[in-house]
Amino acid sequence: MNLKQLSHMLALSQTTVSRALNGYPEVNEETRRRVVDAAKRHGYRPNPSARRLATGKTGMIGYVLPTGASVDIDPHFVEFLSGLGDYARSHELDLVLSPADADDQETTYRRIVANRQVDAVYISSPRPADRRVALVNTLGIPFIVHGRSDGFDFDYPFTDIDNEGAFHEAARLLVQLGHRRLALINGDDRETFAIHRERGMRRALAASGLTLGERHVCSVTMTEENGYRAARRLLEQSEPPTAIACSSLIMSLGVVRAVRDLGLTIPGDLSLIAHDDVFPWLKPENFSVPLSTTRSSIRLAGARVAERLAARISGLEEGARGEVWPVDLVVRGSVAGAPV
Amino acid sequence: MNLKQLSHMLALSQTTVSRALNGYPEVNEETRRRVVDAAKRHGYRPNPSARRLATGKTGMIGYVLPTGASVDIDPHFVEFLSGLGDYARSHELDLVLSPADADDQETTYRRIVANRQVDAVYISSPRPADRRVALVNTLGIPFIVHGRSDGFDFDYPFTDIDNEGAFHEAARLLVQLGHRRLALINGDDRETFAIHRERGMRRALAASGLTLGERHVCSVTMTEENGYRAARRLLEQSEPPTAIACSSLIMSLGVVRAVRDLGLTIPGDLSLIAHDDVFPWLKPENFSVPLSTTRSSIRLAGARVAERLAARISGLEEGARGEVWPVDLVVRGSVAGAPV
DNA sequence: CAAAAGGACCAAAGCGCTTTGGAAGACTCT
DNA sequence: AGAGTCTTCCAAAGCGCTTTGGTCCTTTTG
Repeated sequence: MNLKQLSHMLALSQTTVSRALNGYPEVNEETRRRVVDAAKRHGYRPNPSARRLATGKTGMIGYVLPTGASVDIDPHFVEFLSGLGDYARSHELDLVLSPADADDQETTYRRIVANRQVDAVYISSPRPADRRVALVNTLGIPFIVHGRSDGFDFDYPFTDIDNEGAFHEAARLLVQLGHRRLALINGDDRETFAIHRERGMRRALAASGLTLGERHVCSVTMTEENGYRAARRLLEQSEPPTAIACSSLIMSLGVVRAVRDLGLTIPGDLSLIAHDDVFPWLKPENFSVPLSTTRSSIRLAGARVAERLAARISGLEEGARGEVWPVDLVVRGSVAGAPV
Repeated sequence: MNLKQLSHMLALSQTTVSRALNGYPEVNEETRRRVVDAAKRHGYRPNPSARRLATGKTGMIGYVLPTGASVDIDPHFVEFLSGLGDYARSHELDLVLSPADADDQETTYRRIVANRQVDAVYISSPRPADRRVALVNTLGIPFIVHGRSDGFDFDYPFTDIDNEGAFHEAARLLVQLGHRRLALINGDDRETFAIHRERGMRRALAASGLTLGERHVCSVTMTEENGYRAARRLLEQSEPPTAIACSSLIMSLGVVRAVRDLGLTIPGDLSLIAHDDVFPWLKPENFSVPLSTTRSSIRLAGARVAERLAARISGLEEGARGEVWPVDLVVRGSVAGAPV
């Protein structure tokens, strides 16, 4: 059942039927009713390929997926996707993942824009002055950045959490509890979120005249193993930290293991706070010692990004507004006063 | 730069240019060279929307993504996606995720097929007599099932691992080590993989005249917390198991925690074997007691599924061949002889 | 009451490709 | 030399929609 057939059986032109269905004003309300009714009854759905050729609209949002044998997709991605998908579903949007060589994503961005394959894209895990952001900005396709990319001379729309504030608060609490030697096990410090977290922590320490020594900062990809290694490195120093802030729940699994291996205890010897993106399959309250966290649901962020993308596609949202969500600091058993 | 312009500047018809580019035989090799050359020089890329309207081919593979507030996407998904994406990239295929109400995926499948939105689809986490498999089979779109769906009177193409064999071997080893009370912490037993694993284990036990008591089987969604709960339930029984097979690394985190909470040790009091889908961010060899596993890279499976989908799209693969991959049994410190 | 304005509809021209059904010329064969 | 056969190319017809630029008729306005 296509437009031609439908209009034929209604004894109307394709023009009128098309307009009736798409809500144009120049069609009699009575006629529109007839058309809409008939369309529903016969299960008519406009062919997206045809519509897309005619209008350029695809009803899809895009994401360039870095791939490669040595490239690992962050497990946070599924949670983000859950939120994004949940919203997208309610708006009949599909998501197209365009795999790209991790070292040459530009080609892929250019392709999907030139080919009009999607109506909008989002960018995740941005770095300062991220080239992807600059690129999509000049290419002129609607986009939202999940996270932030500092250091541009233009504004762009983003949705981010207050990473700096979160780690500022976490560090402030630890200092108030008497800790003087804090350490940070961070994610890849080429990414903005990691930079912001470190900055927040330093700011809190500075406020009390403390500093974050170079030997007290680690920057690694967020695996359990790296958490373990980082923790061992930190704790086996001559002046080990008495408190650690950690950028991910997965890494903190490794931290806990290291602490145990060294015969230390949490929170007796070490206080620990980690950032929690809220996974359904790993919860900080279920750690052997319930883990204190800075918490922000990445799933909600996914839904929000989808919502904003949809709004930008339909022209409801414009401009370069960035939004920063606050982060909860949830205190559980893994923090205590500094050991004497 | 579109076909019209290109053919104009070559003083050829659109027909000839199109055919030259698409490798049709009825064009002079010299002419083809000229055309291909000019196309490359001017960066001509056929408009996919137009091509798609004309041919029905989309260059995309589809996946219906179950979503909803209470639906969690399995973290295995990213790893599968890594493999799929890596292969898809090399063949210029994109992946479109169509979010669907988890309770009504049929509508979405029908839509993407009716609209010709993708050239092929894959199905994951199938259950016995899975309706999705029956549906796509009748809809006639090329597909591959990742996993298996038993109980149909027709054949279909799938790529699966030997779950039954894996857990058979694992249980057999445990029995040989003297264990007599084994337990299984399984995934959702409505899914085929879980059924196969249980079957494998039962078969191994039966071979030695043993059985898997009802109180020694758990079937839960694979979270750390559920692993913990299941383990506690098992180990606090009057006749606790001396060995546990566990369907996921994430659950086994919970098992290890439970064992510790109960003051028991691995492998002294309990031997543990888990299935490992090979995550980059959580490795069995790094468990406090290195974990024995049945191992199969889900990333490789993703790549294989993509490869087969591509082959089916291009007509290179036909028929309903199912393939079953063997699973490695990797023995590490978490297994030992049964306690006396 | 003629002229202007508005309402409701339509024919046809895109969108940019692929594919059908020739056609023209060169070659082979009897 | 005329009939067939390749080879190589082309004009034009789709694919199924949206949108432009009318037309025709009814209503309002000066």
